[in-house]
Amino acid sequence: MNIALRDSAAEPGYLARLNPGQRAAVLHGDGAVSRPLLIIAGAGSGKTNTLAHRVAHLIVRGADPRRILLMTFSRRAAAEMSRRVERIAADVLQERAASLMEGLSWAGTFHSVGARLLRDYALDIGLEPAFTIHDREDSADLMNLVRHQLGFSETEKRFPTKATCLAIYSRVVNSQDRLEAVLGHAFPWCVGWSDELKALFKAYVEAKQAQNILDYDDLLLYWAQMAAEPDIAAHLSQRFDHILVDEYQDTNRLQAAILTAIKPDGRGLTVVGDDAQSIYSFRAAEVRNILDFPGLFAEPAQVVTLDQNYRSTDAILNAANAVIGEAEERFTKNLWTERTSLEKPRIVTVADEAEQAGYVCDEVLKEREAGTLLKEQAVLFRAAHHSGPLEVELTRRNIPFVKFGGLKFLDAAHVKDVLAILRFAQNPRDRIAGFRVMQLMPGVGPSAASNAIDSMEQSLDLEMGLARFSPPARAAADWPGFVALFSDLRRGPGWPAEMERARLWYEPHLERKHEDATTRRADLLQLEQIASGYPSRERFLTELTLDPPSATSDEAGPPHLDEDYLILSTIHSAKGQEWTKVFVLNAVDGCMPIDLSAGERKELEEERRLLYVAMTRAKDALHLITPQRFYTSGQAARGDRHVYASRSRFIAQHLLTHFEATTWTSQSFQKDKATRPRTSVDIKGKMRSMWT
DNA sequence: GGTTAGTTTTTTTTT
DNA sequence: AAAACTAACC
Repeated sequence: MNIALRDSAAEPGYLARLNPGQRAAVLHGDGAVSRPLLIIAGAGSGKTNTLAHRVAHLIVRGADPRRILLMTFSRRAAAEMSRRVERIAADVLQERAASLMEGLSWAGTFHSVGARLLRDYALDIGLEPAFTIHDREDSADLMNLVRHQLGFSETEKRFPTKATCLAIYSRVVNSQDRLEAVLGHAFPWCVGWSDELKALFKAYVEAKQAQNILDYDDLLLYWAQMAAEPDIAAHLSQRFDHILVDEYQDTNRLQAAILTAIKPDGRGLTVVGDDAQSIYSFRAAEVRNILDFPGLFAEPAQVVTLDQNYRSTDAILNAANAVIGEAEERFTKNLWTERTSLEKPRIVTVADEAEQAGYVCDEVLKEREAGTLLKEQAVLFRAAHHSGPLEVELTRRNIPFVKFGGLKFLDAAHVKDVLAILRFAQNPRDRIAGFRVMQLMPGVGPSAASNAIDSMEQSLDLEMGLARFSPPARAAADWPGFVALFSDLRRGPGWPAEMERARLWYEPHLERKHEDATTRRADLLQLEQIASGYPSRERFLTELTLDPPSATSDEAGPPHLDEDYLILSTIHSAKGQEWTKVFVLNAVDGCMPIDLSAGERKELEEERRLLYVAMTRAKDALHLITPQRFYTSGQAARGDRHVYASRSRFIAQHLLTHFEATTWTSQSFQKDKATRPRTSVDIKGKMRSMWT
């Protein structure tokens, strides 16, 4: 395939649209495999655009798209990247662009690329290619099972919960650190359990292997181990001429190890990132990865810095720079922009969260009237549940919204149930799936389910083993139907008919278990819709755990996507996005920083960067909202236990010059205030005087 | 013995 | 609001 345009005298037109830094990044190596490149790209500096141009330019200069590996942080980012590369390539290559872009098939997250490569090399590394992938909750369930088996649930002092155990395990794997070190620095309250944890993790790993299961971390771990074998590393290395990695500040040591194993000399490697936006250290992300990158290779990396911001007005940027300027350690320069504006970001003080919701609704509608689509506005928050009161108010006022982050579609119990049925059929050795499915039937609890699985494993024929098992009396009526379901799915009526088969079996259980069966059934139909988009059960299950639908909404999904809706998002999920107007909820201490992180200095710094990321999403307008009163959770709906909050410590007094401080009260709140009695009565005095 | 129903405690962010 | 634990029930 020779499509090189080296001979054309004129420089390609698309280069003219780039600034000098961006051009340097795109032209580095000019299409050839050359020394490593590090692009330090500040928020809004045209990072995606630059990376997309670089990929397109590589292809224009003759690189084979099938031999380019493009790893981004999320599937959304990967899709966006492919879209832009395509557009730029179309500019230059015209009708050849379409067929070329077909070839750019190695684009995705580290985890999804890892899964694909592992299936490919499975037989070379003693792995069965049909492994299933556990998401976090499945992994936690398995961890729990092992935890019970080892008797750790009956210790005198309380043993860490399944979620904590998994978090510790994951952190050890991803940071490539010793268990003791991880405990000491991230989980100090578990230090005393290190021996038990070691035993637990050993058993957990054995359980995974026995069941042919990989968890998220294994996708990286097995990949790294595989790449440590010289033969496979060499094969991988020559398979990809160019490897480009986005959001490099959020990669961990394990991911860095994979990259250096595949490309020991760094040639053909491009990484992009911004240390000021590092917000994933809880996932063992290692800022040092990006800072140390230049000196990692014999031939040092070329470093290109992009610091012109094309997104925000100078007023917003000044405020954001001021916030990040307070950071203890900083490596990137301040951003600058040519966009001027007199409108400073606002800090809005409101009475409580209900008032905050009222303010956002009012402002969003006002802005909509002024011509800004709802889609061009976003509400960001630290934790998924912070948007609760707002969601209620939006629904009440009929303002459509889509929420990113937090509880996902796939986390809903009924969706997990149906997926477990399919997973069990896919991989009968997956005990967690079988365990869950069997317990759907009344009368079957943990032990009956576990016995049934044992019976199945001891039998040569899986279906026979299942059929022969005699369940508890209460479940006897349901059992034959379950066996029939299993053998039907094993035989495979085809995809997506299997999905429907599973749903029909599940429906009576859905009705029995959930009050709101109607809305949940709608979710299952939507799942079936999604399922029909995949060629096979295996692909569906794999890709769904790796790239789950990222949004939940009050409207039913895809059919409405062309309509206008407001964006609600956790700050983490907002990474890489931008909107005309941005609201940040709960810009108060306790939420930002979240009170759990207020202790450790390192964590506190990450919370600061989080606020910085939130602020730099805004193009024209930015409102930080500070409710003064919070009703504490864990009480009756109408309870009035509350705490008073103050402005986030990251916006100290001397930074206020960059903001415009306002207060807001709703009409009804004002009215309530106005009609309150002016006189104050000395009730206490009266009480005392009763006895004198 | 095993299952379920009721009670108490705990709570970030994501692949 | 969900998960862990406890007590009652078959």
